[in-house]
Amino acid sequence: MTTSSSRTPSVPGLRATRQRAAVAGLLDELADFRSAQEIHEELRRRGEGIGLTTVYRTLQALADADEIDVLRTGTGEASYRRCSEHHHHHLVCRVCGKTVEVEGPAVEHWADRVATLHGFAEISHTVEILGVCAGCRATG
Amino acid sequence: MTTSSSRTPSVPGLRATRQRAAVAGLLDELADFRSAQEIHEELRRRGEGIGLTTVYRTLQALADADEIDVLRTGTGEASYRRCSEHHHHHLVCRVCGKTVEVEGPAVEHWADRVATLHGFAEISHTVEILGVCAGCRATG
DNA sequence: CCCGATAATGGCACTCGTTGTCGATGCCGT
DNA sequence: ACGGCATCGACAACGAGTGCCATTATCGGG
Repeated sequence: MTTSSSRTPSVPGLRATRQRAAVAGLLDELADFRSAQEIHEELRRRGEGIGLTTVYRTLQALADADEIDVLRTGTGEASYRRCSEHHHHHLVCRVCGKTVEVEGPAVEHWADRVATLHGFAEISHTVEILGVCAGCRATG
Repeated sequence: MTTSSSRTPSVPGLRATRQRAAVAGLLDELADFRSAQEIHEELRRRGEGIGLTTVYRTLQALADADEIDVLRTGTGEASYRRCSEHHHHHLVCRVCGKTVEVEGPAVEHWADRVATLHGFAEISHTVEILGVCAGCRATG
């Protein structure tokens, strides 16, 4: 286990390319959310020859394959992060952007129950909590 | 009477203009989220002479004054809605787009509790449940 | 009631994130 | 090794949203 390269080869219909490995590898390293442009910039900085378009497409492919999480920042840009095994949601500070991961069986069950009640199946859901963190409240 | 054109007059430093009243009025009518462009389009359709820029600015002003809610759609566009007393979420069919409004004190409390636990204040949250409705499951 | 200061309007150009295009390139099964 | 075809990537296009600024409308004062 050691390194990494790891979690991408499983996707069928996708070819293993240097670029795809680079993006996946970087996401393995970085635990938090990064925008497509930041990822592109970082890869170039490291000497990986990769185009911005490819980064966008790779991220989309990874997101479609449920390998990464996507969320939208306040300005509408997309941010990506390696999906962790256990499903969780985010608590984000609307001032400094600090993000805390939170879990909640309660919500999961609630979502399931509500959806089933209305005859819906194949449920997935999005939950995001926005607030102002202690630090920013003290400062601001 | 009744319809009261408005909940906007109270804001100081802002002039009462026909355009501002039109946007506020339309938001009063529509209970659900609409994009700035949709709002602009609808107003033009009704013969209100109003510019897109003005719609954007008016919506921003209303949001700043906490008169309306803002959220980002999956594509990153902003959607606006009149702040309603009773807060609810959406259950959306990912096949036909059918939407059901759902309420859930459970989630509200959970979000509040989790946020407070992490020292966050001025909480707001977004919850969206996606699934396939009974009709689409039968058909597809 | 009219006038002037000034906030608001709105057309247009522009930014910027993201997506489409399409010829070149590299992966992979045979 | 070969060839088909997915992928790559430079560039152009697209679309939401914003800045600019001359014009217009609102509102307070005379």
